[in-house]
Amino acid sequence: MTETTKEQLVSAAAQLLDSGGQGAVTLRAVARRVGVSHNAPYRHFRDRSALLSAVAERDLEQLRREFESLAGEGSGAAEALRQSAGALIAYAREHPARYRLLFSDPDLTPQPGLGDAALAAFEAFTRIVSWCQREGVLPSIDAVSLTGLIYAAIHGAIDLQLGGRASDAKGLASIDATVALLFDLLRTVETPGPRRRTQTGRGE
Amino acid sequence: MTETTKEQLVSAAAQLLDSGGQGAVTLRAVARRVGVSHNAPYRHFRDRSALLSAVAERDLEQLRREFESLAGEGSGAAEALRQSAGALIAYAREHPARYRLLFSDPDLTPQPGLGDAALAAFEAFTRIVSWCQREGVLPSIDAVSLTGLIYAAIHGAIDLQLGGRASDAKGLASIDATVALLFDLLRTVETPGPRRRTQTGRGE
DNA sequence: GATCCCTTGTTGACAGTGTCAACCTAGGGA
DNA sequence: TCCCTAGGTTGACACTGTCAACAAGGGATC
Repeated sequence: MTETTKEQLVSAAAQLLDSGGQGAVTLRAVARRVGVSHNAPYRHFRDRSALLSAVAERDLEQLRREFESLAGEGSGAAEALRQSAGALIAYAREHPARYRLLFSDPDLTPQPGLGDAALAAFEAFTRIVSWCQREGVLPSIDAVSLTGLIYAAIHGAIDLQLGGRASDAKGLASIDATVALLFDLLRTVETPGPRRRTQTGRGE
Repeated sequence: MTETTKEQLVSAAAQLLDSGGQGAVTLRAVARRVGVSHNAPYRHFRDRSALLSAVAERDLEQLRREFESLAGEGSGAAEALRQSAGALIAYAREHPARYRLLFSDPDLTPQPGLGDAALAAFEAFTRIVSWCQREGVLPSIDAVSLTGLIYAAIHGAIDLQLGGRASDAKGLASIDATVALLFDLLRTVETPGPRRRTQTGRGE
């Protein structure tokens, strides 16, 4: 299977991200790894940022596929949600630098395709959340808002951990613990609908 | 008041972060702005990463002070929590590049002082959460875990917004909306202990 | 077949960067 | 007086992103 040069460049960039992080991805190193001249990448990408965006776009597409395959599975909504979170976390653990690229890279020139890919992945995730709501696993509030909250919490837990400030010292709980706590709490939330018995706590 | 050169360098770096983002902070540009030679910063910081860490440390210290002053205020636990989140969000909005530096910078060599500062800020925030728990505003589960979740959600919401993927297109809700939703949900969680209904109506 | 042009690649250059090494210079003990 | 140290300087080096100019090759068109 002959990989086109453009694909080779993207793959090489991804490998460099994995092995040395953001800083290791220099256009010249990528070119060297593929075996072309230091300026060949410019035939395929406008600049360094565009190359990195291509990596991000590819990975976002992959994530979206994972989410969608989970959404179509038979093991139930709650399990799909749990596994989606697990997939995201696993990806972040295996490819921290690439994960950062997807969601939190500051100096990546905004590319149209990248935004679309991010949106598509988010929507696939939203569909799983909606499914959970229909099954009564999650409170029936606005699905996009709820997805935003869940996604933010998962991403935040991942990002703080990857950042490594107060590295797993007693400061921050593990990603899994945080996400598990989130799901636990969401399950016991009083939903406005008739589905769940709500208990108006009278206090003090 | 005569600022020492070291302080001037940190301030200059912070200004450059604000005006041009991570990429704009070059050691030489910082030196130029202060009016010293391109190698003067090396007399005060081991390398570029150390200079950036100094900025982060300074800002973390400032945040910690804010949290602690809020914790000692008389307007109540719920209000302190709300204002803490607000302070964090405001800081992130005003100084996005610096915010990133604090929590999510990948290629910042781990500095001992930086981790300590991050931990201290986190602990100050934890104290506010504990206060909320004592007042019945937050569910009485393990304070550190709960703080981790709240902090992760806030940070995630901020980070996703700053990242600008799927920029405020319908994809992601606003930071404030996400945080408000989080607090709303947490307030209605079935807690084992006694509870109080607090109506902190957030404006628009 | 000859011509043209577009794609993909090349080499060469340039300014700018982080960082190292060597040198300078005041000022304060000994 | 001497010397050490902290702070600052100049000069160099390898490396980077990016621009410009040039070369091969293969379709499409005549």
